[in-house]
Amino acid sequence: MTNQDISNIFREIAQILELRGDNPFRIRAYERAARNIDDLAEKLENISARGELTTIAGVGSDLARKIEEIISKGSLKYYEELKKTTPKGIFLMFQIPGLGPKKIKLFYDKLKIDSVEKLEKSARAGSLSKLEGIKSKTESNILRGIDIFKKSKERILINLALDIAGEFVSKMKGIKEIERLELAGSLRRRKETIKDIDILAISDKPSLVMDKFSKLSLVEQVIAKGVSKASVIAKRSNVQVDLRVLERKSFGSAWLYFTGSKEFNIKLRGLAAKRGYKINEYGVFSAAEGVGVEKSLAGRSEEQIFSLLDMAYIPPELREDRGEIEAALANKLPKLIELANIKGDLHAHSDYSDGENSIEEMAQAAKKLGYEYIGIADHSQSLKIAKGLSVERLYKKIEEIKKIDKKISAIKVLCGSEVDILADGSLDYPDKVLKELDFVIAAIHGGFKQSKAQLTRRIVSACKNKYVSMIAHPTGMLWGVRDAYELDFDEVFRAAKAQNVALEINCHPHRLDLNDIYAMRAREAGVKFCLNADAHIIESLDFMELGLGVARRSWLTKKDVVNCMKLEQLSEWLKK
DNA sequence: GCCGTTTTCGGCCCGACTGTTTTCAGTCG
Repeated sequence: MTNQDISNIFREIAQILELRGDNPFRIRAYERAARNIDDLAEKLENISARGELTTIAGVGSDLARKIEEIISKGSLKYYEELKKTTPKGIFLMFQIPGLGPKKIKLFYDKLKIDSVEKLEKSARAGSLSKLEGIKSKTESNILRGIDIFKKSKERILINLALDIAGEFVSKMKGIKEIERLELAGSLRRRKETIKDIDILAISDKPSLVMDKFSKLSLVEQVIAKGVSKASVIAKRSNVQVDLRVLERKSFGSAWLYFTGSKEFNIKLRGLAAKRGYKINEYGVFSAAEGVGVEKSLAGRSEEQIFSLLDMAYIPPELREDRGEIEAALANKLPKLIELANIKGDLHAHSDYSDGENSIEEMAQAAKKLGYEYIGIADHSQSLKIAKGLSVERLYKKIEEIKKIDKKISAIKVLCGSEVDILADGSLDYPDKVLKELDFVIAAIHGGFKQSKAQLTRRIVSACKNKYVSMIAHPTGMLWGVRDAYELDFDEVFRAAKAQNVALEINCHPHRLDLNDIYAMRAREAGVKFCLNADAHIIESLDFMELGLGVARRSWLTKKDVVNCMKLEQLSEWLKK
């Protein structure tokens, strides 16, 4: 039973309870617990073994008992009973936009519809509109929703979302009625994957802006369009784009609200309520005043609202209700790492192995980014598919880098290698070869199917090699290709800290590994990090910014990250 | 079902848009 298996059970329970019209707060409790379980870096089994399940936010004595039952018996009686009342196909119907529990229940009760396919058939046949409260408009909306459901592939990667958002923003810059334009939502919080793109605009002519937005050439389909809010589906990737138009005086409160996360908003609003304030997207109001006489106390900027609530400004990347609100109240937020703190990149490939550009081209590109150093780390000999370097070619590369380093001023070119950790835990080059390199990155590129204990042992033994400076993409997760392999993270973090080995935050959008969940935990364990773009082509050096988002979401400061050190200190650190 | 500077019961964020209505329910974020 993985954590996801358990959170999915809670999600399905929530959906069944919705169908039954159960207490909405009870439903939300299941959803909240499911979400928080997804955010855990540790297996529920381990937390359960220590008897600490109720320390998880949203898990009380009842849900703790249910988790224990799932772990010990492999199933949950309460869930099995509930499931009997609900056909399997119903759960997929929840994913159709515009369709919720009430209509699903109506269609099931009256027409025995228990799958997306049956729903589509009935809508086409016009049999839904024979029901009370349903007319042909709803019927065509359901067909449209099914269409979107079929086309949408869940979440998209952040770099694609940023790209699409950039296209919208640049087109919208041409709308002269817009005074200011900002991104909000999970994109602004820099989540690794994005479900929809939220854009905020200031304008005194909202309807006009709405018209122009919904008619952009980038738009495939308009889902909803009102005076202040519109939702469209973009042609690219069928991703949903929401626009809100606001007055200047409400911009801060709206930006705060639409940036989220949902959990953060709920917590913040609850906190405000206790202090006699009511927060909505239009401002902060005194809760005591009656309707119609409310006067906004803050709302122009986010800073103004945080300050009214006596808390430090919380950077968007932290807004996940993971303790940032409490830290902001105590004025104990970390000073998060910034792009300007990054002094170099230590994981770039060249055409010696599977990169597209020469060492010199990579170095020149890094220099343009203002880096003090660039580490060229090509693959090692075993990784034949990526043209891994034989010992001879590696020696040749070391000599070439020395020449290039002399030739190019204002940037230090370091020679490293991304060395495979072989199936038995040994490294792909002998120590006498590793010794010749400026730095060594150890990485697992095969043998993913080994047991958790074996994989952990491989990484731990790599950490113990005195030439290894860091572990690349520690969990091996590759978007759409493979899940993270199982590791005993406590043991890995202990070894990394003890041997002074940094864990990489690989900034490639398909990896973003470690992710924020694990990096937060590693940081608590005292581990150091290195942010690397893993660029195989000069343009990809820019991926650094994506990993920076992960680092900020993980509460990292520049002190936690080795490539924030200046060259001199870094060289010292690499010598270990 | 959770949770505690309105505490162990009684709250739980809050508003926009749509469709089917003529004041509101459902859905979404």
